[in-house]
Amino acid sequence: MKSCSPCSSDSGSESDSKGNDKFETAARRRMAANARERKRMQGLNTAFDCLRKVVPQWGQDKKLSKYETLQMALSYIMALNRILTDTRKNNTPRRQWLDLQFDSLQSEAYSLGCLMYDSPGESDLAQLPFTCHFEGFGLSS
DNA sequence: TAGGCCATCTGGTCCT
DNA sequence: AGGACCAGATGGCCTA
Repeated sequence: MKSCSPCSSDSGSESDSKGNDKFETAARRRMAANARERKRMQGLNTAFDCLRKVVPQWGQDKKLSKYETLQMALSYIMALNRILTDTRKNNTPRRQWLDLQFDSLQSEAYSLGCLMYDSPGESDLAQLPFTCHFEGFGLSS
């Protein structure tokens, strides 16, 4: 925890009380802003925790970083979306076909988890097993 | 010890 | 004016 709270040093030789008031209200405002920012970031972090819970994390004892969480969420959504669109096209009985896809999704997610920790540095979107085909999601129609 | 990740502080900008 | 959001700076903790 870092705190370099605005310290009131030279308490006036000429006791300029108006200047003092200004300084104090500014300091108070700063501290309030800091508290709000802290709270905001805590909210953001709990949101990240929620996201971590719903995103695949197989094969990992270590929790995903924020960046990794976002990457994983993105590829996960892409993969689910792909399943959805493929289901529409497919003729096989829906239930059976979904089971099949779910299995493959699980193994994809597992290998993604391995890949993210095996490859140093480069966690590029292009390298994710859940490939991103933006054009294939029919978002426009 | 270097590098990655994180929490916090801070000043700036935009919005209400 | 005050709050929300953001990005940069800084320092602590942890791991390879």
